[in-house]
Amino acid sequence: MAAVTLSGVARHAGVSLATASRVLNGSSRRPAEDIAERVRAAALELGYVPNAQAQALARSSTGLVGLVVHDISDPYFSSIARGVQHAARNYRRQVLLASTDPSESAEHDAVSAFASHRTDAIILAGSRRAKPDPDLEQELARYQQNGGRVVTIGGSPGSGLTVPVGNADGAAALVTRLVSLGVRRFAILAGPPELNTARDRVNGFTSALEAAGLGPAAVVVSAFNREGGFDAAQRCWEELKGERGVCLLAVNDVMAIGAIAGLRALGVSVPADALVTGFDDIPTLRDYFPSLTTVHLPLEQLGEEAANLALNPDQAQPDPIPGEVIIRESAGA
Amino acid sequence: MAAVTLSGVARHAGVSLATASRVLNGSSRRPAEDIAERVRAAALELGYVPNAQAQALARSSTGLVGLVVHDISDPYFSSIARGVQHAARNYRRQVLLASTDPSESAEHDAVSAFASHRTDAIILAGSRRAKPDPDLEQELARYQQNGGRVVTIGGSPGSGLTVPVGNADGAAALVTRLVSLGVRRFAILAGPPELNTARDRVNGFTSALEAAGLGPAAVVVSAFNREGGFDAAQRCWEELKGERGVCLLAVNDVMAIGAIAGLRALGVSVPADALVTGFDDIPTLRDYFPSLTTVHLPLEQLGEEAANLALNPDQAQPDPIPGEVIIRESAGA
DNA sequence: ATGTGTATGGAAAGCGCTTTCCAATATAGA
DNA sequence: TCTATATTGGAAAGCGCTTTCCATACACAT
Repeated sequence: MAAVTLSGVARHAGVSLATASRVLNGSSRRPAEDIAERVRAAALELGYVPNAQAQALARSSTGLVGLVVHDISDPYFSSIARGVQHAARNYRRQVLLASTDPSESAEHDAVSAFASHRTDAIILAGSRRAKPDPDLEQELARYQQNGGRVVTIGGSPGSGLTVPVGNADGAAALVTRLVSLGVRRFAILAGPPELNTARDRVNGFTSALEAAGLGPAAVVVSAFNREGGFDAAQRCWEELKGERGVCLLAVNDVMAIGAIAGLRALGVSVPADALVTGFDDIPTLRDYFPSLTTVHLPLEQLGEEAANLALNPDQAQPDPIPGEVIIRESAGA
Repeated sequence: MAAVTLSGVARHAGVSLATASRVLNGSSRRPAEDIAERVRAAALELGYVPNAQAQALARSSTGLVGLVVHDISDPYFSSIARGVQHAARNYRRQVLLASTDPSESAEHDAVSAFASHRTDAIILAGSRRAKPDPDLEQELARYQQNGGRVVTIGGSPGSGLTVPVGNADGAAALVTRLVSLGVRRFAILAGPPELNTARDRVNGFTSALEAAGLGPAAVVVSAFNREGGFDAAQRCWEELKGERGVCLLAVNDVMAIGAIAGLRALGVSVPADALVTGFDDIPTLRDYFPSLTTVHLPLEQLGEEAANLALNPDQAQPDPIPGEVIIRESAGA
């Protein structure tokens, strides 16, 4: 990676290194216009590309923001990533991406790497856990102590910088709405209870059910992805012994899709024999059939808000982002 | 970002900077075990995190790989990104992500930023164009001259490092297969002709149609996304004046989904009144109804191969990755 | 005891930039 | 005309690390 350096440009323009730096890389001091012009011409002619590493070292700020997701191919995360990316561009920051799978050690590795690369901030999208890995916590604490900003998505408003998401409220609102539409029997397809997002949604479901004087007909725990939903729905159906008209509340859209597929594989059709709901309102699934009853979350906006929070110290922590219940064919419509 | 430095560790361990470096950050020389142990203990105690920027500067290699996609929330790209990310982890590299929208200037900005950050390689996923922006080309040329590696996905085998994709062959095979299943009338929902991927697929369609002695009933050009498909299908239907049984060949799955939605909005149902096919076989759409006839591409593998090519100089350029025709309900089944 | 060869730790140069400090020059005020 | 004050360009220090080169120590053969 031998390239044209600033001192090369300076020499070619017949000025000092300091002057060249001031002209090309934004400083409070502006050299005289004729000199500046000469430097710019030299830079252009030689094809100078500033070395961000060297700048980072000298300025002690890298212009990097790290984003940790479980699975970038999951549309939930990729939508958030899009928002982060979009906002980062406004701040002229680059996004360092880590797709960790839900493994805590990979998450830890990602955070270490980001710390090592001295990213100005780290955004953790949905990775927070009920009982976090102490190593990870320590790493994050050290990172913050050194001036790094850590932003989570969907944390509780008390726990550090976070973009709070109305997971519990949205889940509760969904159940309430379905009850008002006449649905009486519910089962919950829960994700891993240690994932805050999954747990908050389940809590929302159960509290609204209680409020309505109903209990869940079944609660099935499974993985937070399509296969998890597939599997959970089949186990649930078995547990329900073929009872008709039950509404399966999945904790996210991808699981709901899996659930519908799982039921279909059993010859059970939605919404005729069973109802299914999701959560997130993922854009790619908008045209799914039967159209999915779900709770809409502005995922891209979540990412943008997280990036704002991460990159702008003056940004106030936003109010919880509410989910919006959307009734479609898969349940209640 | 003031943090513990290597010299701090060295001082604390009572050794020189050189020794500490040799112990902690992999060198050909291994200091004596007792000394090494002392250094490691000091590093652990102080919570030393190596500064990747400084290392990059000294080693002139950053351990970064840049990935340029049009839209990270598009499942095509996010699947590729997952593969890249996965392979990068094996090489202990970090992924710098740019989601550019199909704007050439944003692409150019991304490449500049990557060049500035001295990424060891840049992977361009599907962004190559028929008539590339000369600025971009120049930027890439300079980047390569400085030792950077550039890998494209879906380029022709001749054009630099690329993971060739059998776009034309796959498209042709799809048509041939449909013809053999009795389909006789085809229309093409083409993407922007300047995008190589879109154009290659269209070429594959038309050449197979010609070989079968058929011409397309219509060719409609539109955007490479869901809205483009929606729009194109409606225009196409109009052009076809409601002719039944025509197969609409979309250049990717997302457009196909949009097309089906567009037809449905017109009261046209698939596959009863019209057939629709896609391309890519995006995992999230696996459970779509009607299930999508498409050409399967191992997207994640594409990303992995690209990363291998980018990060391993000994890696030979792979043979073109073939697409596999998959007939499902939306056409021909 | 002497010479040769081989480990091993440390000093210091340098990677490419920013920024402080200094000296020189230009500008204004009296 | 002379001093006080901005303004401007340049020298040099330093950001945190790697790596070359050197000096020392030690093993062994003679």
